[in-house]
Amino acid sequence: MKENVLKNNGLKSTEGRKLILDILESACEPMTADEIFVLARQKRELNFSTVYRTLSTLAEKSIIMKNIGGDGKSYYQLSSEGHCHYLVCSECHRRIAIDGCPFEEMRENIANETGFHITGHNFEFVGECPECFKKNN
Amino acid sequence: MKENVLKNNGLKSTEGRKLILDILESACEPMTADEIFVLARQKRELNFSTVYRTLSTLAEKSIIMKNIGGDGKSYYQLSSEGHCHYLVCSECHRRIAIDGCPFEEMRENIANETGFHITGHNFEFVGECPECFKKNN
DNA sequence: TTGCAAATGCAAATCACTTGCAATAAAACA
DNA sequence: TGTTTTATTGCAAGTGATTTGCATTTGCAA
Repeated sequence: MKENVLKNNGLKSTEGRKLILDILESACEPMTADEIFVLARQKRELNFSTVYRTLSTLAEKSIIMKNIGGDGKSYYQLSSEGHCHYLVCSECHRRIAIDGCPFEEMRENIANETGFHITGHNFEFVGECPECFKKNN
Repeated sequence: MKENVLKNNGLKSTEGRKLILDILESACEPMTADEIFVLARQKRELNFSTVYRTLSTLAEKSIIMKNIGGDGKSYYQLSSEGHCHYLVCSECHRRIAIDGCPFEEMRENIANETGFHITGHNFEFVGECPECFKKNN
C-alpha cells in the first residue's frame, strides 16, 4: 500500500505523493515529469515544482527509478516493476520497449572489478523506426 | 585528414571545424560542448553557438558520436575511435571507462526483430565510487 | 573574381529543471 | 483533542545547457 511505502522510507504520506505513485503504477512506460504533471493535474491541484521534488525524493529513496533519455529528459518508473529499456526513433521519437535487461550479470562483474557500488544504469538504442527509415531513404 | 572527412560529407572545411576535430582527436574521453569550447578558445576566437552547431552537424553526419550522460549533458567523441562506456559516480561525478562495448551483437538481434535501423546507443552505469561509498556508509 | 550557399557571431529565447522563502499540512507530543 | 514541530508545498524567480533568428562573413564552384 502506498502509505506504507512512503512511511517505511521516512516520508510523509501526502496526497500529491500518493497520486504520483498511483500514476506511475498504472503507467506501462517510463514517464517524464511533464507527463506525470499533466495527468496529476486532472485529479487535483499540484505544483510543477512539487512534482519534480516528489520525483527526486522518491528516486533518492529508490522507490522509483530515474533514467535520462537520449532526448535529455528524465524518465521515471516504479522500481518494483521489472524495468525495461527502449528503442527510440530519432525522427518521430516513438519508443518501443525491449524486454528484459541484460545488465544484471555485467553489473556484478564490473562491480567486482572496480569496487563501484552500482545502483542503476541508463541504456537505450537510438535509430530510425521502420516507418521513418522508409520515408528518408 | 580532417579536410577530407569534412568534404566527403559535403561540409565546408572551416578553421573552427578542423579545430574541433583536432580537439576530439586528442581527447581520450568523451567531452562536453563546454569543455571543447574552452580548449578551442585557447587556439582561436570561436563562438559558443558555433561549437554547438558544429557538434550537431558532425554528429548528424556520424563523424562524431553524441551521448547523453546521466547528468543530462551531452558528451561527444570521434566515431572512428573505438567507443566506450562509463561508470559514473552519482556523488563525485568521477567517470571511469569500461572497456569494450557489449551491444554490437545485441543490436543485430534487435534490429532483426523490430525492423529498427539502429544508429547508436546510450549506456552508462550509475553508482558510487569506492571512495564516496566509504564516506557515506 | 565574383556570386552564392553555407557557416558564423551575437543576443535573445527556450527548455527542463531547481531554489529561496513564506504558507500549509502531516505527524509527534502534551 | 489541541498544539507544537517539522516536512512538504506553492509561487515566482533563477540556472544551466542548448537552440534560434538574423545580419554578416567565409569557403569554394563557376
